[in-house]
Amino acid sequence: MVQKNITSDDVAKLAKVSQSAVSRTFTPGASVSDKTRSKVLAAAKKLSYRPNAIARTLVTQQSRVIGVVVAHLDNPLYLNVLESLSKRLQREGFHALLFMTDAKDADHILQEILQYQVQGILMASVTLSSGLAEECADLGIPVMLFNRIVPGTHASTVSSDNFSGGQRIGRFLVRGGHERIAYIAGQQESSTNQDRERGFLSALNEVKVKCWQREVGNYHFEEAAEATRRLMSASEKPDAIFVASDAMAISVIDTLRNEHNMQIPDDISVVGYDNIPQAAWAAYSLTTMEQQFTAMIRIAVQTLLRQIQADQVTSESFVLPGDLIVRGSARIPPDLVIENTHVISGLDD
Amino acid sequence: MVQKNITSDDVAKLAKVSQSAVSRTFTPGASVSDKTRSKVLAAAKKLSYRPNAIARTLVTQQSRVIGVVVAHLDNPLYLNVLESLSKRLQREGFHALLFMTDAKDADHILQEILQYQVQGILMASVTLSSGLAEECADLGIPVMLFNRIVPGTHASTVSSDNFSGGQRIGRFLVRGGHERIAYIAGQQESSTNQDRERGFLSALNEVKVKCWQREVGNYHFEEAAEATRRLMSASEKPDAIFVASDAMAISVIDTLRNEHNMQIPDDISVVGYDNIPQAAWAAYSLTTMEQQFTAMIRIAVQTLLRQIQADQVTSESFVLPGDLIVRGSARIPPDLVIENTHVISGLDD
DNA sequence: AGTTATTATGCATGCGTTTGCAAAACTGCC
DNA sequence: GGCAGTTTTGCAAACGCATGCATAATAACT
Repeated sequence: MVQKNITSDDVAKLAKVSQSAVSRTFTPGASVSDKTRSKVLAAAKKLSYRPNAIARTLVTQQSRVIGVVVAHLDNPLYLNVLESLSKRLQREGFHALLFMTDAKDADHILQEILQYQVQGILMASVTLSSGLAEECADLGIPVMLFNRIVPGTHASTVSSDNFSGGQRIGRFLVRGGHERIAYIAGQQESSTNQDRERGFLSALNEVKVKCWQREVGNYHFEEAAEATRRLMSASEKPDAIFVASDAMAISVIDTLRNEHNMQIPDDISVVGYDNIPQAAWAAYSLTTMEQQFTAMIRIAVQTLLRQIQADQVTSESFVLPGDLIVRGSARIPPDLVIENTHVISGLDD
Repeated sequence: MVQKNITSDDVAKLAKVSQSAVSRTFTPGASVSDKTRSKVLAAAKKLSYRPNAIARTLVTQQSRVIGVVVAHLDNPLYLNVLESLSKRLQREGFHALLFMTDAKDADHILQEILQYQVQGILMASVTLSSGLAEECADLGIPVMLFNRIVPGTHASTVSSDNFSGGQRIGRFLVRGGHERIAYIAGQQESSTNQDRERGFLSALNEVKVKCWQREVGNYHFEEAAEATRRLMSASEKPDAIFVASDAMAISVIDTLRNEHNMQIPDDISVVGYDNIPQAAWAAYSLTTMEQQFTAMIRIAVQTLLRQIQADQVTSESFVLPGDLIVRGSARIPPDLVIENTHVISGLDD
């Protein structure tokens, strides 16, 4: 019933050439005459032969596979990240072996990945132990951390400038004349949250303002709603909320409107982070900090492939700026336009 | 600089046993004495040895890899699909090799996939030529089409009951007392759109009503907004719109509110399809048909693995019903509660 | 035609495993 | 201690391909 795998030997036999000739026809840049090449191609077509990438990997030591580890708690944009990543890799003849995880047990998963002889690893919103990072480096396998910064690791990183982002949002709210600015945090341990928060607080500190209140939403829709309720149960309510992600910010807006009957931005300003597509939806019109995910992916892939090509892994770090996207969910400072700020901007590809 | 790959031979030498002994230690169910096993494990640990899955695949002919092809035009839920898929596969010791594509050139991509000796293929929102489907069947590689139905193919399929879904929405709108019901289509060629539309029209036909107007949005946010504008430029405007996906429906609602100053559902009802998380957001509160994606993934994975295990590929088809999720974006018929309908329901995992 | 330079071909080895087979090492029992 | 039965072990042959090396075929020039 199931046909035997057809190998280069079968093709060779049919084309009346050696197995090496078949191999060479399918190896770009190898030395084959046009005559034998066409004989081989004809035979291959007749048998619908496909080179076995596994066997090839075994001898060339080049799997052309990149291990990708994603922790989905974070961000709907990761579908775009995966898409962009996968397409870029394909364009260069590489492929993505996908692993999803939620916990920080990335180390365990990495063991599995390494068995597949991947030539590089990209981890999105996941951290790995420095021990394993070092081991990968020893194996000559470059590791790229996407959107996470781990100090003192052997791995490379690419991330947004979350500190500046938080800072700009802080200044934006201060200039907007807000006096009681609250913060709803994402995952506390994540470097993204920590950097955004530090930047935000530093901006408030510039004018000697303290953060009015602080709650934690863990980058989670429902927890953000609860955090909002806690904020609004105080006797004196905030007049602005900086929310560490757009997804949470939308939940915050819903809660403010429906449970506390607030007008946005008249009664209270809300600012998010990420610039997910939904932030542009008219019902929310969310002011937010953009993250240049497509650029980040481009850099991540380029860096990985360059290190693979050069056969030497080094630790490189990239921090990309983003634009402040000013929409309607927060009061706009009268003196805007000073910074290079995009007012209403779409997503590029 | 870069250390040589350590092989089972290295471990064998260090443990003073044969290479086969090492192999057997890492092969569950093989015959090894406790004594040698522990010697091997100790040596393996010291060298931080990891079996080479590529070499293993070559001899066992079991890559434990599933090729996954996704066309992202469709649906933000696909991140959940990927997550659920990847986790389920991991649980069974399989892994996903990911390919993203937008066009219908899936055939080309499949050629690449097949080179990697995948043991199964899952295609989401992508169709493949029946020729290739047959070839895969000949190779003993089961193919699962997710959310696409292709008549007369060798592949298996799992999809929502899009016909019934469209039908129920049609009936819901009719009973709601609407008289001018319009339709905004998704991708015209996709089976999902065709089935939903057929079901919808059949429901209208039950009461001898014709579809008031029809536009095409191609499952695309911006195109849906334009389709809405065209609908609203008519002299007599619809009093209800069935939109073939939630993402489009949200765009429709935005456009109706902001550009045509309409109240929803007082002036016009809007119904979507999919039940994406955003449909529950209070600003939209979208009435929609749920798709049981997690159940669909469960079935898809089970079916693939079962066929792989049994080493025989057959064509199986699954059609899953969904619930009508009644929220606030459409007028609710007075005589509801008759069908087994969930009023406001969350997403399960 | 003869000689050299170039290109094409085939042979044979190795990549790191698994696994059938036969020999070796144990085990239990008289 | 000897013998049959069982378990463990090592040997060696695949798996399907790439590739260095030696040889054969062709091309380029006298």
